[in-house]
Amino acid sequence: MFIFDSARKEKREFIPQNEGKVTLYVCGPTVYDDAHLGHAKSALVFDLLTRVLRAHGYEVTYARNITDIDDKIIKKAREQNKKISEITTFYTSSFHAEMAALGVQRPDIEPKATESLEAMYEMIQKLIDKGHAYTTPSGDVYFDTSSDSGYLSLSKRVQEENDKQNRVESSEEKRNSADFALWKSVKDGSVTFESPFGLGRPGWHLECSAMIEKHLASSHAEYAVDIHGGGADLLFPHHENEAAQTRCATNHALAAYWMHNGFVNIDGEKMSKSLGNSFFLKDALKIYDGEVLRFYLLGTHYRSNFNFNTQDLEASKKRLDKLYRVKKRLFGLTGEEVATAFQNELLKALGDDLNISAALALIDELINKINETLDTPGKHKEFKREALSNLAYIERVLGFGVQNPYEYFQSGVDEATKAKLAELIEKRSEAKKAKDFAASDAIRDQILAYGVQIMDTPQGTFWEKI
RNA sequence: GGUGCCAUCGCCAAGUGGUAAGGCCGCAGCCUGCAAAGCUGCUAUUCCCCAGUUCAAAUCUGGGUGGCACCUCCA
Repeated sequence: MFIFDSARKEKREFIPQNEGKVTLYVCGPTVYDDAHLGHAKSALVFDLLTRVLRAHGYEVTYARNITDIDDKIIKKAREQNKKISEITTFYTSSFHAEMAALGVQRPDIEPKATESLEAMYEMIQKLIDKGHAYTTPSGDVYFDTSSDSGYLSLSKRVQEENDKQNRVESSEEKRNSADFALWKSVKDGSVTFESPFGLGRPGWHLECSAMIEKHLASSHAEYAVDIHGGGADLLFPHHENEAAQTRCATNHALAAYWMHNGFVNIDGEKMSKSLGNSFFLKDALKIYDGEVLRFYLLGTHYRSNFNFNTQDLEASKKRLDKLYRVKKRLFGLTGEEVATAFQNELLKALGDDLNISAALALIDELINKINETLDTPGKHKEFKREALSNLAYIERVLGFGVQNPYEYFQSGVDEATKAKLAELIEKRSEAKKAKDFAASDAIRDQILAYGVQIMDTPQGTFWEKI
């Protein structure tokens, strides 16, 4: 496999530290609000990566954290007069439900900040002991960036230039403007934990480094994890800071490979609350099938910026529809799974830094070949067996085509309408049998009024929601 | 100001030295009572512009132009 390593800015052959095993850590959500399309993109990208790694035969341990200690959470709890835990529980479960709708598999480990405090204390203490962190008079603990010769090696920035544009007020207690909080002392009792460093709460960057040590790292390894991923915006300062903490507190570097996914824009504009154009996943899922969103969001290479718009989504859906139509043609058939050349080619395409476009082109070729073959007379027994295996492989590795094909085309239609449609189709069939085409066409128009199109096949008349 | 990314058919989008994948849309045909679906064929001598390297460049180099991201919590 090949992976583009955003630390080195080049595509590299992927070689895990332990043969056959991969550790993957991805920065997950801060659970203070509904997930938007950007969260979906990131989760989908690393879901795909995990599936592809597993298809390559790797035993993958995938961890994605839940940040449940954060100023934004506290603010929200205050505003809504709720407990912190009510907020975090609510948004954690909605996140899980929405990701499930997209076909995102749950990570193997999902550590929470609130459950990782001991690991964080341990890391802070190590950093203090090694002279990489200092305590201020007001009780905060900061990471001393000047003590880390490798600082900024990940993002390759220039500190003086960062400072020129630094829009954040720098605390006067910090030794260097880039120093970041490991521990924030809190006196108002809002959300405080009792630590060896006093009452307070941990800085945001710390949790990932601590969780990685706790759950994934082996102390003698050169790297704490094989792959560390997240959104492109996290490269700096979040990942830079994580890398610094781990490098200074332990005897290994944080990650052998870094992967960053591109952003999701809406109609050419950055999603942001101030622009009022955040597209929440829960709203998108009211309009579109989760798998359609999965297919659309994964349809563009993970490192590209993604511009979400409904026209492109509709075009993308038509491509997925074709996969489902071919599944309809093979529906009900079963057989032993066999390995095929197609599967090898698909895996090769995806193994090249998740080249989804190449993979989709192969799938389109496959669909075309299946339709072409099924259009010719014959039983095609062996061909069908291979076709079924290939479709099953696509389901497993890409998560495309996982639904019952008939239900896929009829999702969102209520039972009463379905019954009515069945009735109309029956009437139309009778009219057709009587060669009363004026009547059958009139009924078809009635059916069309439901937003449904029909198709006559040798097996009968079927309908699809348009 | 710094760091970095991008520019390929009407639209989406691969391709990073060997002579332009794939999808949507469109056009023609087959099939169909007619449709829909499916199938077949057609649809970029050309990859933002200029110059250079090379037997060979969308792909490399230099210079432009135009987008964009990060440097603040952020996927």
